[in-house]
Amino acid sequence: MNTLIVVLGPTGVGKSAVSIQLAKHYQTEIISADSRQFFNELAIGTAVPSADDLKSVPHHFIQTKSIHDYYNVSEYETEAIQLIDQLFHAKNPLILTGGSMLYVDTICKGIDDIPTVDPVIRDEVIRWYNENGIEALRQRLLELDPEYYHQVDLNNPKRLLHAVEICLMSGKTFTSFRRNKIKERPFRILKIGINQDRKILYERINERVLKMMNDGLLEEAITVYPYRNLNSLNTVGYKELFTYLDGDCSLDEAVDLIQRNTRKYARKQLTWFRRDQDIKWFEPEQISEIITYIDQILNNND
RNA sequence: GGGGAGAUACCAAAGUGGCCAACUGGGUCUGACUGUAACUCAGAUGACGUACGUCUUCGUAGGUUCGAAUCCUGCUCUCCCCA
Repeated sequence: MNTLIVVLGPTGVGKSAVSIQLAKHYQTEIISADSRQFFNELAIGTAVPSADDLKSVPHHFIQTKSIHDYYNVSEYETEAIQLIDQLFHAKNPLILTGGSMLYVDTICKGIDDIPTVDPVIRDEVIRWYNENGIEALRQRLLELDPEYYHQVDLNNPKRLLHAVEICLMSGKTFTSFRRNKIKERPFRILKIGINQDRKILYERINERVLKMMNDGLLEEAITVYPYRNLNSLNTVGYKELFTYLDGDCSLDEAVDLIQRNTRKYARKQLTWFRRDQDIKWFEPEQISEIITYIDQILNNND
């Protein structure tokens, strides 16, 4: 049976290093599930693997998009599943690595088929919301999709906006698209979680941010600064530097903020992964243990 | 040496007799999250308890008062100005 080894964990823990070692060991390829490493213009700040690493092991979905492209989880699901099926003809197991929780889940469980929102409708709804406020948005959702109204977090404008957009666009309720059905994949999924002591993780994160600065993160941020309003640039490491470039804080403060926000992100990732009982957790150095564990499962049945 | 200001919870910072276990922000912790998700949103944060609650806090030692973070006195420390 074909097996997809999913390597996940908080940012900065060393997932890439583990994945690359695993890929070399199993002579296979890596599929990225990182919603920011897609973007060609964001290499330093998203900790894309080094040129050597990229050369030594084939990677997919790394720097394949532009920050100007519209891209979402659903498109990713389609493309990645297609690629995985194709790669399985020649390689097995395959490795999926990434910290973007929703993207990882999408590969493992699938995501409902919801129409892509027409940008015109999106702009309209956002403008309407900016003019009328959140309470009006809630009321609008209540009219359009009372069922979802009672489920959503009514304080969360993003969720409200999206539901309203879908309703307006499709003429159906948002709920009607929410099947919430787990898609069965034609391959086995083996989740390997990488984590370590919180204190050490934080230290690693702090150091990694300083290293990014040394590697030219500021210069990278400057090149994309003109497009700062793009969603793809609402990204830790860039938005803080934009504040600095605006003259609203010092460089030191910006770096400090990047470190903090990266730690926050790591925490959110852990929160998300915590509820997934299928994950088998390891420390980043336990490569041999991980391989033993994987082999055990690979050899166990078919 | 003289004069002035101040010491509040992890940090910053309100509070200036009872409504104060103490506003608020940050940090930290926890959680939600099916469509640009490194997004967006929520809760907790002195201790013990699910909870009504009980106990210990506002530099420190005393005092005034029915009652003090808030008033008085001594002490310690910090900062500023003049020498």
